[in-house]
Amino acid sequence: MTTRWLTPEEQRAWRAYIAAAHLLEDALDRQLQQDAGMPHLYYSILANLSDEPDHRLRMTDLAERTKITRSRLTYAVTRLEKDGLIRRENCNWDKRSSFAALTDEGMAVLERTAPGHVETVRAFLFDHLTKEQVGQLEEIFTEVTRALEADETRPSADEVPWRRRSSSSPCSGDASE
Amino acid sequence: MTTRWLTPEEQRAWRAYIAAAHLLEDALDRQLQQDAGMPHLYYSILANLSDEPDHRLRMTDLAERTKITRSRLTYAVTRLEKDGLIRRENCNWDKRSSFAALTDEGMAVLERTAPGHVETVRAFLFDHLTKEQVGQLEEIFTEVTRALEADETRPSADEVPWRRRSSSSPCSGDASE
DNA sequence: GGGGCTTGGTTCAAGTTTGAAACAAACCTA
DNA sequence: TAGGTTTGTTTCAAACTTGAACCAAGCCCC
Repeated sequence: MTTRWLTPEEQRAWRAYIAAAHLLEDALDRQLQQDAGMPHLYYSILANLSDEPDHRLRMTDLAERTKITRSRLTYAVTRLEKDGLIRRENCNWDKRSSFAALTDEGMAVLERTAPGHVETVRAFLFDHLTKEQVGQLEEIFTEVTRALEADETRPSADEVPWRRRSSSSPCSGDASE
Repeated sequence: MTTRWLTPEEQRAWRAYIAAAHLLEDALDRQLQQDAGMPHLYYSILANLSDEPDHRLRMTDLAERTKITRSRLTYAVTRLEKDGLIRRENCNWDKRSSFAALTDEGMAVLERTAPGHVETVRAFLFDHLTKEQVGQLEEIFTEVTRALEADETRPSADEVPWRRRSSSSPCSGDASE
């Protein structure tokens, strides 16, 4: 089967995406490192916790939310715990599990730094997009996410079904991830 | 000045983008690590070199193309050199500069692995997009790239103007970055 | 109710990235 | 043309990521 190379249009799109993705992630990391003393991923972890009604999540679920490996998360949580922004808690009904819970200090950091983060996201992304483009962005990447999650070769920690959320909480959605 | 939080639409778009970006980069890394023994970034470096008429580029220019820091590139090139896929060459007219040049072996690796890479990009991205969406993708991220490159806080290695390319070469564009 | 599979989480070593500092060569400019 | 600045690249230590291996605790099922 001969390769279906990218068309010129696809190539342009791909290169533009790759370039922007690198630059954007760098810009976010730089800004958050400055203002919050942590890279974007770590901020996202806090933001995801703040989204929960009780500000806590099992490690596996948190990994699922943030789309990172359990191993990576372990390391990150350890660091954030050292910084006093997160606390680990045991799970009653499953002795294997442990929770990561946002501390008050963690919440405070989030509240203090969320505005700057959102401002950056705006400055580099949304301020340059029309309403339609925002819609396109969502459609495109929601679909891509679906495709990627369906990928069987992906090392996944099968989502836990026994609890569905609805939630929303201070900073949280506001914190923008 | 009060924070302009993201609208619900923007939030959805942002989350979709973040999720897809993580998953996509992971998928590409995994596939290339498998088939080429290197992460996506390293493949991109080779691909960018193969795009040049003479298969070589000054370090700074290569860093500019790939949107990474000089420091990161130094490390990557050192590794690829160890693997025999790249060779460092001196610059005649500027003793400070050094070139990274694709070796025959590097070119061979690229040619061998490009089809699988393109296939992956297709499977997870383009196969799910309409022609219009491909266009939107390019527009959106071209604009975002422009915004990010205009950012003055960015630690940039000012692009060198004294040579403009036109080029295209085997694998190259085909290699898809 | 005891083996065997699965799941949740961590650990370890090797690899990669970061940002600041160091160096050297080129480029002013007085 | 000497001295100061800029530019091209590397180096270093600390931080982070990776993937495989590991350990426990639950689950299954005969």
